[in-house]
Amino acid sequence: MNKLPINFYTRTNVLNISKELLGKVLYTRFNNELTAGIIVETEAYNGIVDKASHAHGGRRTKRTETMYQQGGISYVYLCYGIHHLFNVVTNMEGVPHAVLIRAVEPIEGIDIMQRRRNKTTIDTTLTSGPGALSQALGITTNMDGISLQSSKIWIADNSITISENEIIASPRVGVGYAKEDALLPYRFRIKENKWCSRAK
DNA sequence: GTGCGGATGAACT
DNA sequence: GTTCATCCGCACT
Repeated sequence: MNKLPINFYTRTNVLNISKELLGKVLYTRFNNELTAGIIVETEAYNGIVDKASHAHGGRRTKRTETMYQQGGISYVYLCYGIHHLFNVVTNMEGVPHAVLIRAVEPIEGIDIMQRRRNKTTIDTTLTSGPGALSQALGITTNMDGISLQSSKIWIADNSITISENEIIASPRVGVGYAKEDALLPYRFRIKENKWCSRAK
């Protein structure tokens, strides 16, 4: 299953990595339960110059410390006290870049996702939205900082290619506090994919 | 110790 | 389209 190598993540352009993650497959395996989904929506967080990033201005706290590590690990944090948001850390150690995974299309272990989400039907609310997909894949803050080369959580290239003209770039969601940086087109999604979270 | 605000989702109408 | 639950992390005292 072609795990993406560490040097996919340690590159310096977080926007390129965000776009290339579209069409890749995010796997988790906890308690021997395998779940997976095709990544259909991402957002880039461009380090210390990005007002929307937790690491803006080089801020280091216990929470953001994960983002300063070398690329290729997960950064999971709690939002609104309820939602676990899953990010991929990129770039070299000391540069706090990250890609937020906002939505996936379920392909493996759908019954497990339904159980975790308490849903009896299969619809786009199963995994569309960063909080929802984390719950469906069983990701919590316990997984913060673990390697994407591990056997718990990883991203694979299943030879799904998304061409440049199938990618829509738009402003990020829920970052109005970031002033002018809120308008940056750092959100990427696959055109006409129903599993993307809704635009606001 | 305390107060405030948030990279949201779901249940409404 | 609109409202609202919900609680941790950060900044400051």
